[in-house]
This record gives sequence, C-alpha cells and structure tokens, in this order.
Amino acid sequence: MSDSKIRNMDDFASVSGISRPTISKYFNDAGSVRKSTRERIEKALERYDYQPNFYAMNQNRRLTKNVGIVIPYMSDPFFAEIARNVEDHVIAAGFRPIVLGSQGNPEQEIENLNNLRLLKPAGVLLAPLGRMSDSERIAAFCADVPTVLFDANIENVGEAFIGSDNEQSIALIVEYLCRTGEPPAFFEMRKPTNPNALKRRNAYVRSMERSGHEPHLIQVEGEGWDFEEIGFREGSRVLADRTLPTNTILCSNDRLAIGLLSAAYQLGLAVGLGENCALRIAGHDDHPFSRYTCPTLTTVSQDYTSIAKKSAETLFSLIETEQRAQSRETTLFDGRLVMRGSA
Amino acid sequence: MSDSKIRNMDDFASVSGISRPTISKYFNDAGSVRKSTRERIEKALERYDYQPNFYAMNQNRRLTKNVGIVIPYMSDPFFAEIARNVEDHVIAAGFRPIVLGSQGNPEQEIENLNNLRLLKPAGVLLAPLGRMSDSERIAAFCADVPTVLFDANIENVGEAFIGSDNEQSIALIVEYLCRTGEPPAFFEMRKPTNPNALKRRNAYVRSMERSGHEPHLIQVEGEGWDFEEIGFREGSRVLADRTLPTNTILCSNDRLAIGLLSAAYQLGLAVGLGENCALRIAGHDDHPFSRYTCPTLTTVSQDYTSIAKKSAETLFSLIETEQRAQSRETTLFDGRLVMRGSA
DNA sequence: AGTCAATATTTACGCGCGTAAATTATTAAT
DNA sequence: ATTAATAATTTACGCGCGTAAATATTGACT
Repeated sequence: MSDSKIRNMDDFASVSGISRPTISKYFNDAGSVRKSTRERIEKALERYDYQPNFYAMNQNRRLTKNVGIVIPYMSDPFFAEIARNVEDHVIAAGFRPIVLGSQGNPEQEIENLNNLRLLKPAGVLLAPLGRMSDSERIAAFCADVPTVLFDANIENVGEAFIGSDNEQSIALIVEYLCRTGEPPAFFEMRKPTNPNALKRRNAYVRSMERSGHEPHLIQVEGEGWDFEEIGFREGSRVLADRTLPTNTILCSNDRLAIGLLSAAYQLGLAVGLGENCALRIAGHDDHPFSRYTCPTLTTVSQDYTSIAKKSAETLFSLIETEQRAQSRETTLFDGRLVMRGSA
Repeated sequence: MSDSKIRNMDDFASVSGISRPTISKYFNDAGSVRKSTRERIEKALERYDYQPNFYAMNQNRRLTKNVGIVIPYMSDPFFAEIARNVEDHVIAAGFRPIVLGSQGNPEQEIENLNNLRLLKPAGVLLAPLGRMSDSERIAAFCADVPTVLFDANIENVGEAFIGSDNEQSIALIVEYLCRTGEPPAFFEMRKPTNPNALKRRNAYVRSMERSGHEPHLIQVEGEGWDFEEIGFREGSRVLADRTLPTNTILCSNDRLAIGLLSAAYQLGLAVGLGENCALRIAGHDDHPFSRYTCPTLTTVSQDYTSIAKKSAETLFSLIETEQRAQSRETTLFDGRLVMRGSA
C-alpha cells in the first residue's frame, strides 16, 4: 500500500500507466486483456489497494455477474442454511451473490426485488414468502429479470420452481408414524405464515385418508414467525387439555416441534419411542437445531443440497442461453426420513 | 399506476410537470419544497410508482440518511435479535438501515465496511468479530466514517463502545451458582471465536478467586461458529470422562450450553436444581432459544434493549453535531440473572 | 523490413442522480 | 402597485464507471 490515495479508476489508471477503459475491461474480464498488460495491472493492484466502486459499476452495464438471492426470513436457521448453500454454488459459478432477507414482510420482499433490480442482476434465486407474497409484483419483476423460484412455489411465476415434494415427505413420515405406533395428529398454525404449510396440511389429510385413518388437525392461533413460542404456548394448552385422540403429533415444521417438545418437557410428559413415553413428536425440515433437542427430533429432512444445486444450475443455464425457459419446469426432491429420539 | 414506464427522475419530472432538480430536492427532504409543489409531486407519485435509484442517489451526495449496521454472524439468533433492535431505532430516527453480516469472516467484515463506504453512510454501528477482526483496517474505516462499536470492543477504535459488563454479569452468575450449590467449572472453546469469550474467561477466574474458590477451565477444541455442535461433541466427551471436580458447569455462551444440555440428556444425566439432578448447567446471553431447552436454561441476559438504544443514540448525536467525539466513551450495561430450570 | 491481426489508447458519450449558480416566477408584505 | 423575500427553473457540471468507434501500437510472422 502506498501513501497516495487512489479514489477512482482514473487515479488507478494514472498510477498504473494504463488507460482507464483498459482497466475497466480488465475488471470486467481479466482474461480479455493482453498478458503483459494484465501483469502490469496486477502489479499495480498490489501496491495500491484499489477496487472499483461496485454500485457505479452496475450503473451502466448491460450484463453483470450479480445474482440475487432472496429468502423469506434471515434469522430462521433453515433459510440461512439453504441460502448459504445456494450462495456457494453462485460463487463457484463465478457470480457475485447478494443475499437479502424479507423478514416475513411482503413489502420488504418487493423492496428487496426492487433494490436488486437496480444492481442489474444476471438473475435472481427467489424463495418467496408464499401465500403472503404480492404475486403480481413478483410476476412483474420476473418479466424483467430471469428468476428461479425455490422452496415455495407461486403458480406460473418465474422460469422454474425447485422445491421439496411435500406430498412425498409428509406421506413418508405419516406412514412411518402409523407403522410404529398410533396415527399422528397434525399440529400447525390455523393461519400459517411459513411457505409450505398448506401443502403439508393437505398432504397430511390425504396421506391419512389413504391409509384409512381419520385425520386430526390441531390448528392453533398465532401470527408471525416466532414459531417456537407458538409451539410452546399453544402446545402447552393442547397437551394440558388432554383431549388429544392420539399420543403422536406431527408438526408442520421443526420450529413448532421444538416449542412443543419444550412444552411436553415442562408438563412432565416423556417424549419418545420407549414403553414409558407418553408422547411422540415429529417435525419436518431437519432444522439445524433438531439434532440438539431433548429428545432429539425425528423429522424429515429436505434435500436442500439438491434443491440449492438444481436451482443454481437452472438459473445459470438460463443466463448462458440468454433466453427464457420455453416451458416452466417444476422439480421436486424427495424428503428423507431422519429417525431420532422423539418418535 | 399508468401505462407509460417511468425509468428515471427525468421521466418523472416530465410527467409531473416539475423540474428535475426540484424533484431531487423533494426526495432529499420533502419539507424543503413549497407546499403546493409537494402536493403536485405526491399526486404524481400516486399515479406513477416512481422511486429514485438508491445507488445512483448515493453516488454524488455529501450527506446521506444511510446508517450501516454490521454484525458478526447473520444466522446467530442473538445477533439477529440485537440487529433488529438497532434497526428499529435507526428507522425511528428517520435513517435508512443497511444490515450486513460478516459470517464470522474478518475479510467479509472488511468487505462489508468497504461496501458501506460506497453508500456514503452518515454513520455505522459495528459489532465487530472481536479478536479476529482486522483492527487496523477497521480503524482506517472509522477515520473516514463516524462509527460506534457495540457488543464487542476494539481498544481505541470508533467513537464509542457500548456493550455488556462481562465482569459484572459473570460475577453475578458465578455468585449465584456458588451460593446455591457447588462452584462452577467454566466450559469454553480453547480458541474462542465469539467476541466476548476472553473477557468472560478472565471474569470467571477473577470471580472465583475473589470468593475463594479454585477456578476450573474446561477448554475444548473446535473452530468456527457451530457452537451447539462443539458444545455437544466436546460436552459428551467431558461428561463421559467423569473427571469433573464439580457438578456445575457455566458455559461461555448459551449456544455451547444448548449443545451441552443435549449431551447431558443423551447420557441420561438429569440436569437441574432438584435433589435427583446430577448436573447444573448455566449459560450466558439469554439466547432466544434458551427458554425452550429441556430443561430451560438458566443464564444471564444481556440488556440488548439498552445496548441498542444507547448505541443508536450515541451515533445520532455524533451525526447531528457533525463532529467526532472528543473522548472515546465506553458504556457497559449490567447483565440480569435469568433463573430457569437448568441451574 | 514489411504485413497483418490482435490489443491498447483516445475520445466521446451515457447511466441516474446531486448540486451549485444564475435566472425567473411566485408569494407575502408594504 | 411596488418591493423584498422565497421558491422554482434553467443550465451546467460532477460522481465513478461502462461502452462504442476511431486511431495507434504491439508482436508474431513471412
């Protein structure tokens, strides 16, 4: 690092003895300049720690290497995890990921897309809020920017959808629970906020009916994204009532299950498979925390490795061919049963 | 919304019949234009949903309303929570928050600051990685942009520091644990990654010595931010060894404690206060999850409401007076004992 | 030395907006 | 109606960079 401050590309062009347009070309694609020039630029880069203004760069570019990643909730470990996964693929493909969380707020979701648009992204990977999303505005965005939806679908919006097969995964765990004990009741929010809740509810009902059991929905009150709190509060109430027709509860997602496990513990109800257990609890998603609950949570894992990979690849092929998908493809990955202690 | 697309401020100036510089002034400060003009602009704003390009705006501005918020790790619920808190204050004060997470990576932390600089922020609220931070570069940034540090201190960097009094909070829980049972051992990572770990270690040692007890450090291996995993893995080992000189373990943070609780559960060790409990476990931070563990986690809460408030206020007074602090003030808030089931 | 293609440079303009100075229009007060 | 203050407009330039066209340079080759 030298003394004189390099404030912009002009300054850097001066000190490196190379014209600004060539510098610009270098930063756009280092391979597009002559080798000797590249070496001179890189030598100068070592002395003066200049890097182009990211936002000014995108101002007047046709195509950028930016890829937006939008998830429903930043501090939900499940979404944080899948976002990290997607991010890795984006980096590996030579793009620059920009991750934004919508904080459960549809307006924030739209603002995130609007902000991304200003960065002229080559494409966007969007896990929408789902039911709450302003699907019209999202569709309008998708008309301008190649967008692949993942995790939650919005019909006919975006170039493709990649997610989990809730029908399969719910059937899987319902079948497991039925086979190893009493058929499960389904614990969920009456007005669910998380994206795939309704699909899972329907999958549960169908799955129970298919195997000749009476579905039993436990639809609790609660709003927002504080699922553990809702699982705990409403779970405490439901368990104290002792009106459940079964000793087995399947939760719509792991975070509800974590709250419910806590409620059961505090009521002195032993949860698990053993003879002396009063209750079985299962979840859905394989949340990062589910392996540390007491007992550990039996759940069904989403194959987010594959979802992340396929989502990214789908977007990259769209970007490369520079054309829109001729038909909107939907790819669903199977869930995998994760047998742990709670059921 | 009308048919014709408004692409920039020039377009909007045309359709609203007002000159572009005046529009620019309006968006900078709606009160700075004549009332009749403001109404005309706002009427046009309803018809055409235009909003200025955020990044182009900041390109050539002297002062912006942007306030950067940088935290060590986005998907750590504790940091997510304190960031949300700070964010609220920033919005309430009429500024625009831009939240960035450093993902435990010092280079990312510097890149976050560099990116923020391009947005010409009025100020920055920085919770640094701590020991791992590139303090030289952070200091260089603070020389350019008014910055208030919170959560973790870096000596003489930034205009002020607001955090928790680890000395007080650790003494508080050590005293509690000693008073109600055996003196605690201290469970931590040998090379801790989380910001305040070393302060807490020292506070523990001093606190134990002060009350005439022999300190006992359990320093486990592990790197990165997967604290629950480390707490579980190393905790399982330590508990299985049965070489502990005490039945009481104070963890350096709640996330380690959550892992340790899980380990104890799986080893069949009853955790809690009761006669028939083999172990007491306590944490530090009052992590959002700590009220859902089994048993619920006794811990000491950081007063992050006050920390967030004071940090924001400190920054705003710096921004308003447009001058740097004459002396670097440090404000420490007391922790509060949160007695739950685990100790 | 001469030829040609591949690169580099110069020049000039554009992106969407901020901002300052000079000019003109509006408002409120005399 | 006149005046002074206030606000809006026009004009012109700047921010940091992308990009296109014309021109100049380079390097490998015959």
